[in-house]
Formats: sequence, C-alpha cells, structure tokens
Amino acid sequence: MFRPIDSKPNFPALEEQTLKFWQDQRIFQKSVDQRQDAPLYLLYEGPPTVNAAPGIHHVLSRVFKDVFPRYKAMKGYQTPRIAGWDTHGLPVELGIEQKLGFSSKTEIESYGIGKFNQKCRESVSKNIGEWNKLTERIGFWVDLEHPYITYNNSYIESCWGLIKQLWDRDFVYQGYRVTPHCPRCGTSLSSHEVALGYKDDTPDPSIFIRFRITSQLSFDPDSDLPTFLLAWTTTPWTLTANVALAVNPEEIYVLVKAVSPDGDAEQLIFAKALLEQVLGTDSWEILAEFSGEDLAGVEYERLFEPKPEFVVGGGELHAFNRVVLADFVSMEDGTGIVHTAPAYGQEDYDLGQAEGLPIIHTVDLAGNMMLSGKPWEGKFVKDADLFILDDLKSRGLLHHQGIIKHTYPFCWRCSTPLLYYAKPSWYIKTTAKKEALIEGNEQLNWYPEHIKHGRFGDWLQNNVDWAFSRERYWGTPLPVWRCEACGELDCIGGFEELKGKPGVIGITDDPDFHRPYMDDITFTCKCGETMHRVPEVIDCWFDSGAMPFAQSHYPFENSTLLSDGRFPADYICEAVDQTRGWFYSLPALSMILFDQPCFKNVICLGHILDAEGEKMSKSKGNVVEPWQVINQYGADALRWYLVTSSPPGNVRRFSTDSILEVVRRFLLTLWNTYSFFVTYANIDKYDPREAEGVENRPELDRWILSELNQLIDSVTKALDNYDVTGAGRKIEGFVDDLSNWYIRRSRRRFWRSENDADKLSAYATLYECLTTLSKLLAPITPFVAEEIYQNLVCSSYPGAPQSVHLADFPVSDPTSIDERLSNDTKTVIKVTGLGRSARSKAQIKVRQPLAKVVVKVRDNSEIDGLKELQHQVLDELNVKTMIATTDAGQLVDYEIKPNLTLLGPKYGKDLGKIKSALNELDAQEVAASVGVGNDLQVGEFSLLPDEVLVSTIPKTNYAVAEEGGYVVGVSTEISPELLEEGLVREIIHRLQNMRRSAGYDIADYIETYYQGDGATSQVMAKFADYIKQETLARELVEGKPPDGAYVEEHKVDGNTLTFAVKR
RNA sequence: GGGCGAUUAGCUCAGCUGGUUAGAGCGCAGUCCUGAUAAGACUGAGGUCCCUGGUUCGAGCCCAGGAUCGCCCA
Repeated sequence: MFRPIDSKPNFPALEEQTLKFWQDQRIFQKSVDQRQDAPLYLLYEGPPTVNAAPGIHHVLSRVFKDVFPRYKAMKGYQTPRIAGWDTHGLPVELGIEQKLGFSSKTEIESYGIGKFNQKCRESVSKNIGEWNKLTERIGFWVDLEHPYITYNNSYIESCWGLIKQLWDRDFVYQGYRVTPHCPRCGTSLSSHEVALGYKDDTPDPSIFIRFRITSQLSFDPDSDLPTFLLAWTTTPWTLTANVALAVNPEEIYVLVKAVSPDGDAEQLIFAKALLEQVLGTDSWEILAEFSGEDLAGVEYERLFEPKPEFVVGGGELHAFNRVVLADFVSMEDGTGIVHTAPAYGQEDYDLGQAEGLPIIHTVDLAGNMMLSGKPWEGKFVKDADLFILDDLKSRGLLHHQGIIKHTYPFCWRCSTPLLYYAKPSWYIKTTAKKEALIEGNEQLNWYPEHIKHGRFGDWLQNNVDWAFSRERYWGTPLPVWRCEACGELDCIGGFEELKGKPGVIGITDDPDFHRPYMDDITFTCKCGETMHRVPEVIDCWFDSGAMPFAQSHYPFENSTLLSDGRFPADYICEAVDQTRGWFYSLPALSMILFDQPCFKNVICLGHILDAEGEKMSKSKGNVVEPWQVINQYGADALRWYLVTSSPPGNVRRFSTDSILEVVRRFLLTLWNTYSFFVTYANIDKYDPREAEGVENRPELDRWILSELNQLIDSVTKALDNYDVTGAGRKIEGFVDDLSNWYIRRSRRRFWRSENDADKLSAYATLYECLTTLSKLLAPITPFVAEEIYQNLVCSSYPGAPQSVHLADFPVSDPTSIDERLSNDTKTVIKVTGLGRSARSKAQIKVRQPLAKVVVKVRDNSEIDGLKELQHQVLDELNVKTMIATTDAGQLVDYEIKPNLTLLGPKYGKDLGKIKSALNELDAQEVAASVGVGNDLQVGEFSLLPDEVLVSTIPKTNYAVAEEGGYVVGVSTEISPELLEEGLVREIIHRLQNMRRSAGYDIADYIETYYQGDGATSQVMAKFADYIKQETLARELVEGKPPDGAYVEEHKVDGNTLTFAVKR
C-alpha cells in the first residue's frame, strides 16, 4: 500500500516535512559520503556578502549553484560543497557608520577601531544566521556547519600567505590610485556611492589653452609665427599638474594658420575633425596634415613649473613635457589633444604609468592648492580656477573660454563636488600576467557564451594593475611592516613568521588578526629601529578571490590541495555584475600564483527586475521578499520558476503571478498524475514488485516509455551542458504528455475491475514514469521529487536508497526508444486535435458518435502509422471508422504554390514571373499532373514536380479542419442508431455527475431509479446492461426512488427524466 | 560618454542554415469534455517581429545607423 495522499497538496507544509527528514537522516551528508572513492565534482561557493538579509536574486544564484552538484552526485561523483561568507568591506562599514551616525573616518577613529570592528563583526554574524535559514529552506545543499568565513584568523592568514608569495615574486608594488575623493569628508567614495551622486547639467569652465612647442617639427613650414598645441580642459586647476598632452594615433591632425581671438596671426595644431567646431568656418588655413602618431614625442613648455616636492612619484620630470599617444582620445569635443595630469584622473594615471610620466600633486586632500607662491595658493580648487585663468590670459596662453554643462559626480553625503585624486595605494602587477589571463580564459566554458569574449574578454584585454589596498578598518590587514627610519619593507606570510620576528612585541594570547591589534605588533628592523604595520587593509575582492586556497587554510594546512584533485573547481555561478568582481579576482589570483584557472565552467546569471521591468530597490519598495514567496507557494515552485522561466543569462522580470502559474501548470499537473496513480494503485492493491519485467506492453505503454527514455537522454545531455532551463522545459513537455495523453487515454484500463495483464502493464508503466520523473526532477525540485520517491519507491523496496538524492540518475534504455511510435503518436495527437476542431466547427459534441473520419496526412508512411494506431483516433474522436489518405480529394480543393526554397537559388530574379504565371494555371489539373510526377510548363520555364507545392482548401460535405499539411474531416450525418448511442452516453454522463454530486466513492456500487416518458426511457431499458456497467449500478429500476436516494431532474434530448441514485 | 546584452501577442517566452500562412503557455471571450485534475480540448479576439536604411529572388534571422531598457565602466 502507498500512503494515501491529498489531492490538494500544501507544498510549503510538505517541504517542511521533507526538510526535517533530510536533517534527521543527514541525507546531504550521506549523499557526499556514499561516493567516498568516486571522482570529485567541485562547486566553489562564491561567498555572498552578508551585510544584509538575502533577497530573491540570491535565491536565483543559490538555486543554480544547487542543481549541478545534486545532479553530479546522482551521476556518481563525490560532491563536497563548502559554504562561505564574505564578511569584510566597505558596505559593512557603511552600515555601522550609519547606525552610529558617523560621516567621516576621523569619527570612527575617535570612537575606536577595535570597537568599530567589533560592531562590524556582530552585524555580519547576525546576518549569517538569516542566510543559513534561507539557504536550508530553499534546499540549497551546502555544508553550513563548516563554512569558511573571511573574518576568521585562519582565512586571513591564508590571504597573508598568498600576498607573501606575490611579494616574493615581485608582484606587489606601491603606487598611486586615482579615487573619487570628497574634500569635505576627507574620504574616498566607492563606485556605488559615486553612482548615488551624479548631477546632470553641471556648469564647468570649458577652456582652450595654447602649449608652446619647443621641438623642431618635420612638417613645420618655415615660419616666424609661434606654433602651439591647442588643448582643452574643464578643470583649469589640474593644469598646474600637467605632465603631458595626449593625441589619438589613429586620427588626423592639422597645422593651421589662424587669427587668434585677439587678432594676432598664429599657428595651431589640433585634430582636423574638430577644426570648425573650435575655429569656426573661416579665418584659418591648413598648412599641413598628419596622423596623431606623427606627433608622438613632440616637446612643449610647461605652463607652470612645479616645486620639486610636488613631484611625488612616477617617472622623472624633464626639461620639457611631451606629446604621448592614447587610444581613448575622442573627437567628440575639445580639440583632440587631451591635457594629462596623472594625479587627477584615472585615464591620465594609467597613461602616465604606461609612458613613465611623473605624478605631480599640487592640491591637498582638503581640495586646497598647495603653497606655490602663486596667487591661488591655499585656495579651494574651484576658486583657484579664476586666478589660474587670469594668469594664463596674461601670458597669452588662453585661446578662448566658455561654459560647458555636463554630468559630474558630487558627494552623496554633503553635495561637495568630488575630485579624482591619486592616493598612495598598493598594487598587484596583474598586467605582467595579462597574456596568461587571456589564455586561461580560453580554457573556461562560459554560459552564456558571449561573456567569454565579450564583457569578460574585453575586461581582460584592458587589464590594469589591481589596486588592492584600502584605507579602511574592517578588512584583512595588509601584512606589510615598514621601518620608519630606513624605509625597509617586510611582508609577513603567516602568524608564526610574525611571532618569530626579532624583538617582536604586542602579540597576545588570543590574537585577533584584524586592526587595531595587528597595528600594535612591532618588531626590530635590520637597521635597529622599529617596524610598524602600514595602515591599509586589503580589498575584499582579494578575500573572495583567495577562497579556493583560504577556505582550506592553504598553505598552512592541506598542503596537497593543488595536486590531490581539490583544485580547480568544476563549476561556479554568480550574476553578471561579478565579471569584474569575483569572476576576475578568482582567476587573477590562481593564474598569477599557480598558472592555472581555478574553475572550468561558469554560469553567469542575468539580473532580476520587478514585474514592470524596474530595478528592485528598497527606495522604490518593489523588492520581493523571498520568504513571502516560499511560505505561500513553496521552494520547489520558486526553484522551478527560476530555472524554467527564462535562460539563466537573461534579465528576468519577477512576479508572484508567474509563480502561481508554474504551480498550476507544472507542479499540480505532476501532483495529479501522482495522486491518480496512488488512488487507483491502492484500490487495486498494486504492488510494483509483482509487475517487474512486464512483457508485451501495449503500444500506449511502449509509447510513453519511449518518450520517457528520450526524455532521460535529453535531460542528461542538457544538464551535462549546464542547460538546466532546457532540461526543465523538456520535463514540462513530458509531464504534459503523461497527464493529458497517456493517463487520459489509459483511464479505462485502471478502472476495470479484473486484474489482467493489460492493467498490470498500465500500472507498471505509470509507476516507472513517476519514479523516473522523481529522479530526473531531484536536482531541480528536490522536495516534490523526494515526496514521490519516498511514497512510491521506499514503501515497496526496503533495500532502495533511503532518499531520491542518494539514488543514481536514470540511464536511458535505447531499446525502449521507438522513434517510429513516437512520431506516429505525435501524428495521432495532431489528427485528433484537428478532429475535435472539426467537430467543434460543426457544433457536434464529442459524446455524439459519428460514422466516419477522413484523415489526409503528408505521406504514405504516416498512413501506415496512423492505421496502426487508428483505434486511438476512433476512440478520441468517437467515430466508427477512419479513412487515411494522402489525397484529400474528397475533403478539399487544391491550391498550388511555387516551392521557393528550390526555385529561389535556381531562378533568382525570374521568380516573380514564375509566381504570376503559376497563378494563371488550373490548380486541379496541376495537382493531378504533378502528383504523378510530371514536369510542369509555366510560361517559359519548365518546373520539376518538387518545385511546385500542392495544398488544399476544404470542401463542404464534411466538417473539416486543416493545419500543417494535415486535413481532418468528420462526416456530419447522424443515423438514428448513432443518435441513440449518443443518448445513452449522455445519460451515463448525467449519472456519473450525480454520483459525484452525491459524494459517493469511486468504487461504491449504487442502485439507480428513473422515471420519464418518450424515447429516452426506452433507451434506458434497451441499454440497461451497458449503463449499469459504466455507472457501477447493481440495479436499474424504472419507478419511484426510495427514501434517502439522491434525486435530480434532467432534460435529455427534449424529454424530462427524474433520476435517482442510492448507495 | 564607452562596452556588453536585451527588445517577437496584454504578460512570460520559443522561433533551426535566411524560405512559403511567425508559434506555445498564461490572461480574455465563447463552445465542449471530464469517474485523477486547482485540470484538459477546440474556436475567437490579440503581431508595425523596437525603428530606419541596406544586402538578397526572399529578412523576425545577415549588415549599418538609431531608439528604449538593463548591467558594467567612466
């Protein structure tokens, strides 16, 4: 006996029971342990940042992370999965800052770094609890009991070990990094914060400046006139830090003779494309034309001579500045010559690095000009602009000026304009491994594929060194100590190493590897003075990129990690915003350190928007709360929706209505087939063990088993190819076939009272479909799969695996696949659909039997197939005979068309003529002639039979429906015998409904009473046996019903009848 | 401003190498069927395949430009 089930399931409640079963029996544990000696299949869990509670988008990635390891576990792999939590970083700090009401770093420091970091730790620890709860509830199987947490000492120490390896191989250096800086708050802003504060239509000066050339130019015609490079900027104050002018090597530049706004003749060099925009349409003359490349190295006079201490880094400052080449120089606005100040722009800085240009700082962190003896010293940069312009004007270097309105970032806290400002920073020299990174990317399988050479490939092509230090508090401390006296640097690769340093002090018994405790540890330098840790912590992306190693405390433990099969991972999955985050930090570290990529396959998910296509955000209040969905519909419904609704890489719109649709269309359909099976199997006391190896199954059973085995094939292929959406959609199609064709067609086989071979075969077949489905579904909807498996398999087979997730994934049996039968059945389904359509047009209900159906199919093999299965057609359409043919002559008239696929390539432009000539011919004649294989003369062209397409138009003496080459007609004449039969069917239908209304059980026997006049009650008597059999009636009595009977009055075919039923 | 992606019915999505009348599910209206079904079948309404050009005998699909939305970067 199977456990009886509710035909109206409460999925969330069922899932809670399943969760409890998994926990009590430690099924996840077992699913990993039982494959001890099997090959490994590894997922790296990209650690979610636990600075807030999880949202629906986290459910998305966690479901996609879950499916493949579950699948591989059933395929025989060992699949350990370690959970991980990303706990460091600015978002966590900002949350605490907000809670404490701080707006600057000085406030944090006076509050105390130790106390501040403690708050950060408490905040993320609390969130981990929330994340654990949701992770378990959605059935994401990952080891939550032994997670890696980036704030743990062991994790931090691994990061130190890796940094030390980079350090020893000269991959770490100190340089500058240009960050958006708020001069009022005195702090850098993250890109997210910058995005909060862009303002359109910000007015700024737009100025054109002359730079006097000092080189001899090869293309300079002999002239006494002074020659200038003309450059453009919107930030005059940065001119004080100019070190180069950049031109685009691909663009055309010109030397023009012009009259200046002041009326003097002069020679100017700038981009030809911007000539009219800058100088207007006349008053200039082109003297020479050349490419930007020709300008490389041209030298010019500096506008301002910096004090020596202003030069803080980069290359040497030469007597003259020079022109350099840069692809990013655009012809959109300005002059095509870009003023370059590496201290005040990211592009400028990168260019400076590439060209070995010096870095000049003329502004302090408060945004004030440094002391230079000029009129603008000590002024805020925006105020200094005026003084600087005056100065340039007085020296004849300002060509002209105006105002531009553009988009500019402001501080989201205080609305101060942000300055791009180069600050000291530590770098990892990723550019040294750029080619290896690009090569490594070739070895990765990206889903969707376009990311590989698109977004991610481009990012690698434009690789710049990784600025990995942060001037913050809650993060892995950079393990570099510096001697204040001699400047000696020492990178520490582990805690033991630190403890062993000469003269080390400040180490406590129970150390915390965070600030400020690490800041307090000092040791003695070779020179005899004290070494202190530098103040920076590291980018939390380094933390996450280090997870393949740090999650195992490598290299301090697990020394064989890289060689024992635990590296690289088979699979990772995150959303598309990670292309420059984790998708990068992960291979960057493993390629640089170990020369190999650390994962093989990656699914890159699209983002989730709300039902209107708007981004979900707290301020809009359109954020979907995952718990609400799960509690209402269940985790399986959510999982199925996320997996099947759209391909993983797409942006998707999320609405709870769609979840309801998924429940109805898929989960309930599945449930109903399951419920149907259990109901009847229990009535018949069906035992699957008796039915093993049933031979000679009827074609309907062979058909669904053929479909089932094809399904196993295609699901396996799809999942092997990381296409879970395809797998899910295939399963959906099968469940639809199973429910709406197999079971519908088989119902009578299950109702029959005798237990014959046919019935046994039906049970065995449906049982096999359901148990196989439970395994196919296990990776995607693990809960309902478990429910079906437990009830159908475990109940009958005590020796079976304890859980569906401990079972093997089904393997297709090729001998069960009968493509011919599958195709023939497809034809039958098509034909019956058309038949019903035809009946519907003639308004003849299916209960009314008809004499004949004529089916026109596309070829002779379909005729054979259809004849093979004709009883299905007869039964479905309730007709007596079927005629199958390829000639629709008795149903339709003919229509002819040119076969464009063949004629197009052959006749090309003459196609138009052929088309109109063909229209002139008699379709009936052409059809007949072409049908027997004759060529066809059309105007001047002779067409082959294949080159003419013959199709049909329905005639009137049948009710006809047509689609895709099939034509189905049902005869509309109804004889008295057929009418009588229809009447009997109608009566049975009414009685069945009455049984139901009376609330009788399916298997209850009844007594039936009827009273009435005319033909209808005669029919009752005539077909009494048949009616009794169909409605499970012991007696059929004409006369008054006894007390307690259920009575209804009916109008059947114009006669009034009183029916009564009694148990 | 740059890069990547998307745009097909009211909604969610298919659509093969360019080929004849662009499909499914949901929703809506109607008819039918039902002894598993919260279901199913059929019919109908619903399409500027984002727009504009181009290539081609022929474009939802290829090319160019543009629009809108999303993401990443400025």
